[in-house]
Amino acid sequence: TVQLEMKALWEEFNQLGTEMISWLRVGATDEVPWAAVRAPSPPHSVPRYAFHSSAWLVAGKADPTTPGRVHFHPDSPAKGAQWMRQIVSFDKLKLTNNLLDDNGHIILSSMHRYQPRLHVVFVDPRKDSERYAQENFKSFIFTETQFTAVTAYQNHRITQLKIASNPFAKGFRESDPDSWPISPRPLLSVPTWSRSSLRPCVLKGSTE
Amino acid sequence: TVQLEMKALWEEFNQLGTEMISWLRVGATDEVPWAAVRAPSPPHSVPRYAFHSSAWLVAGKADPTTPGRVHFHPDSPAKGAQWMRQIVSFDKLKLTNNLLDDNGHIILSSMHRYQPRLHVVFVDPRKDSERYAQENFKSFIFTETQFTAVTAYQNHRITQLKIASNPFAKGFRESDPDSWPISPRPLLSVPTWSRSSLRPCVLKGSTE
DNA sequence: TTCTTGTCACCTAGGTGTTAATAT
DNA sequence: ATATTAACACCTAGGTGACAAGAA
Repeated sequence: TVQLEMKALWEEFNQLGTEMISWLRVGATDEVPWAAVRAPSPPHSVPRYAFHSSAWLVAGKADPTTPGRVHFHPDSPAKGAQWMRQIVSFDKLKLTNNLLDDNGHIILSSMHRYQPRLHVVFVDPRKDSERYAQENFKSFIFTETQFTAVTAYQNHRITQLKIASNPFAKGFRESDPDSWPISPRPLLSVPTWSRSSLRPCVLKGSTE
Repeated sequence: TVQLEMKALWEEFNQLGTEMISWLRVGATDEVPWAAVRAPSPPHSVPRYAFHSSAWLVAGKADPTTPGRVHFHPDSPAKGAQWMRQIVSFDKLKLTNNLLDDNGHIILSSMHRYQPRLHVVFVDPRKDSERYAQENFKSFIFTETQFTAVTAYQNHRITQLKIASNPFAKGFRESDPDSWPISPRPLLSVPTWSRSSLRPCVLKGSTE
């Protein structure tokens, strides 16, 4: 079945002799084939870090870890051809340091170091799929994506690189609008962080 | 396989001791199950309209029609459960009166009347699926969504209703910001046109 | 002292009708 | 005359770091 959203407003326009495009809720049932998931580091205990004299050092050990949440890409489940059609952006993934977070954000501890991981999971149609759970996914790790979670930048050079490379921080650039101090120009002609809701090194608390 | 987007920038950040979230292109192959499609009126010849003394009248007949394009919802193909998860918005659908349009927009003729149609198409896995093409879709029509394509509003009351009901036109409202002249308040607490790229009665030419 | 939170001005990105200029 | 285009101010929506105030 299909329902028309904002039916009353549609009719109000229609009475005057016009119209536009609608929101619909369409229905059917079926199985799921593929899912893309992104997770933070495994829920092991991890050391605490501190920034001193321009360097990050281990400042403690084995702090209790935060809840091990994962982020499901909003397009999942979808089949392989769908994922291939365009770049898969995780710009809806958000971080928080609020242990009681209620928005499904990934919970991290400030001043701790993390390694993002990507899992591509095969949604097994078999009834006893749990038995094969070990072979039904493939993981990817890019070590250059490691990061330390903070509530405010510790390293001023990170701040400067962020300002230089993120279009949303253009208001803090000092030089000519057509030249950047650090990153070469071509990097910014591609959408970089413009679609990211994350502040790379900065945790945001819940708004509640 | 998986590739990391913006690898150079990642490494530049990483050298300073930090990181963030990435864009990825993930690969796999599979079949397609369901698709949602939206189309304008059928490519028959249609009459021309004119607005005179507050009414639309037929002002000609059987103009040659425009190319009969259809708009595939960007989430398609997807299975039923996926479509059910949230309202299916066609806010990426755009109209144009440019017969040479190269952006895949729906081509319409100004001063002509149209009936939007929604088709839910079953992607048949059988090899001889063309034989069953007649039974592999279901169409939906909401007559209250009919509209006349124009390049500028003809009916001033349409303009006023648009201003009153579309949050993006809030700058043209005259009364208190907390009261609207025509539509009752509750209508606007829901996202209405805020996600639509269409000017309900106005065609946009290509930017080329 | 060190870390965290909330507010702010400044951006990107793009959806509105208005208006003046142009085309038909 | 009428229809179309392009530039504009004004919005929504939300991603930035700066900064001041607060918390641990």
